[in-house]
Amino acid sequence: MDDRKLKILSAVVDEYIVTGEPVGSKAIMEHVKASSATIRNEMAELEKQGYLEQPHTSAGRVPTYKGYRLYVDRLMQQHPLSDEEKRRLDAMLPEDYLTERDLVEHASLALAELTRCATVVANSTPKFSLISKVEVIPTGKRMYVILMITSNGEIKNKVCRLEFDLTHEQLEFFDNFVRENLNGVPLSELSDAYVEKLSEAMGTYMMTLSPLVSELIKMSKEVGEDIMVNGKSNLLTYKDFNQSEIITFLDDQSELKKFIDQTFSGLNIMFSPEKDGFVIHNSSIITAPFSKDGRMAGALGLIGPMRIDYAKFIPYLEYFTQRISDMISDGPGDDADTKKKLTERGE
Amino acid sequence: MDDRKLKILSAVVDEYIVTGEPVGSKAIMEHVKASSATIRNEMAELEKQGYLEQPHTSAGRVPTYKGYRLYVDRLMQQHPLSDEEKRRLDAMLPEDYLTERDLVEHASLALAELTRCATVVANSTPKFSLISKVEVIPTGKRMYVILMITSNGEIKNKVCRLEFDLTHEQLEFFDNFVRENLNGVPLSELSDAYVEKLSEAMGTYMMTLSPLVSELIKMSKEVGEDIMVNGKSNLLTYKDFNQSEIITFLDDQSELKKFIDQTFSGLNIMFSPEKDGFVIHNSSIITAPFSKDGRMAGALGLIGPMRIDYAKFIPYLEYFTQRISDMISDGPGDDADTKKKLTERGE
DNA sequence: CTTAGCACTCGGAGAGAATGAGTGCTAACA
DNA sequence: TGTTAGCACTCATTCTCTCCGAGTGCTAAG
Repeated sequence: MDDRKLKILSAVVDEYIVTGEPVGSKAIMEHVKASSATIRNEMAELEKQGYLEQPHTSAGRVPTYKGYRLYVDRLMQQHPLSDEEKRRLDAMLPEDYLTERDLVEHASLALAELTRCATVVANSTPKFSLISKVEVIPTGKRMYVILMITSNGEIKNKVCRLEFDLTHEQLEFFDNFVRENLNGVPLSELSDAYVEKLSEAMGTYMMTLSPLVSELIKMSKEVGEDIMVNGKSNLLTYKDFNQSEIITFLDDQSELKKFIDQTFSGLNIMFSPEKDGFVIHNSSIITAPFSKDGRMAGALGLIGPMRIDYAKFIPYLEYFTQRISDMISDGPGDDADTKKKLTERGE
Repeated sequence: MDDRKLKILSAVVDEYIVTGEPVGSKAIMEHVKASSATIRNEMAELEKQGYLEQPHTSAGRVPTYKGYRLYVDRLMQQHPLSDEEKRRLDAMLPEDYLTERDLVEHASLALAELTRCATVVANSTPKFSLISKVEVIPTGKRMYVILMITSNGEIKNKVCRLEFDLTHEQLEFFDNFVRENLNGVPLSELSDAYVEKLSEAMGTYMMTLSPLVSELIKMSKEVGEDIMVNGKSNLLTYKDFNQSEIITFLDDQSELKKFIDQTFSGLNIMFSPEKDGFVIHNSSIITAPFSKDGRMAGALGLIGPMRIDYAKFIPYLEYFTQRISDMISDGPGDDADTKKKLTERGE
């Protein structure tokens, strides 16, 4: 592939991102030193190769999916953030935060604000944290609340109804049981085998208390699974794609999850048709992971029209994930606590 | 106001609701026994009186806000639900539910599904319930989770950071303090005066523990304040109004709250321009209250284009609020518990 | 290989003209 | 006096036609 051809493709994408109109050969002349005729020839070839397409004969060219792919993978020039820009972005994140959930939500909101797109953020940190407290609290006739707090401050509760009321003794047993067998255990360790062991340890109480345990297991699986979506209304102004299609997509947690899961290896840019099931034409989704103490902890993502300012927005996205990683790693807050718990557990 | 004139107005609204097009005199002939000329004369008068308007000279008539108002207040014939319809609606509600929150959310979802509109639901029951448990749980360096459970099973938690770490003794004092002074107290009773009294009772612990108390008060004020919105995406298919305007409105809890608050006297139908601040043209919001044991407990609402099938949807809405009232009142679950707490408190 | 030149294509904007739904008004009728 | 048939009029919508120009592909010369 010719160097000039690449330059032309790049110029077409850049121009199209700005104007949203098919790009003609004359417009390219400003970017590439060649006559319009030469450019036309090159463009014709790019079209033959599948990087560009014409909406109709007498129109300019528009990048295809393949064109965008090449652009984002090899051509795009991300301009590194200036110090001022970094300061501006920093100012959009909270200096101080109570929970990681707050922090990532703020970042997601800030990114949505900056890009006028929708953003998603998944924080799976709680999954890797420890159970720091489990409590069962009776709230009514056979009604109980199970409360679970993890070492990083995530709190989850679930209401459940049992077949029988629990006696004071049973509750007390469960309390002790939890303290001895679950406190300090990483959520990720709650495998089926582990649960099996737990059941045995419960002895005669198993019959009555196992519903509680199974609810607890369910909860531990749900922790850190939810994905927050922000800035959905930003998408309503774009005409590039079917709005109700994309809003429906963003409302579907499970569908979102599939996409977020794919990003866990680094920056990921996906275009609508590249993956079956994701049928939102002319839209793209960009995700970047963040980590906690070197371990993958979640991902922040950006969803908008395919004609999006990649060169500008990707640095934003990456800067935010970078900052999140810095802030949640090795910080003074939760983390010290986590370490404490870890040593405590090494009995 | 002539009887025939009312019939004509009614027919115009009915027809417009179905077609969405300006209604002409011929179309009305099918509903009212009179010639098109007579109807035209009447319509001209209705227009003069402000009940109808013409988009342009040679078009039919469209109801004005005033016209809709008269229609919903006096003309509309709500067809009472048949037994089958009732069964169908019942099937959309859960037979059994764990929390009131679940129940009302289900109702809201069902209504959104039925009407293809957005729905809102506010459940203020927790406000009138009792504090059944408050707990402070340390989760990290100076980090604490305050947990509050109310007698009807609502759970709320808040993370907060204090200036100092609390000693074991301080925590224990707070625990006892809460058990003695707050358990069993109705949330609504947490007035400023009551808080004053509490502060005094804390004696020397006041300095260190008052941040916890003030957080607790804040939480108690927030309980039952949030409004759930469902079916937003249903609104995307309507062209009658500015979509991003309405979505933005629905995203604004405080704005919503203002509207819900107005409904607390019975069925309420509002059209966009009747209230300043609510600037979504061509939309209407219908709300109906539900109650628990005879006391106002919340409201369910429907938001859609002004051209909405009132005669059909209002019975749905009212049936749901009726059912909710029945289900949450005097039920076997939480309520027995509430009563128990009430007697317990009568020390 | 590059470029200037030219004929060609085709979507979009704009101007009438035709259509037809619906009106207001008038005059006749019950 | 209220109702109705009839008719001229209005005006948004739809279509057809033309024109415009941005942009192309091709060709021939540099």
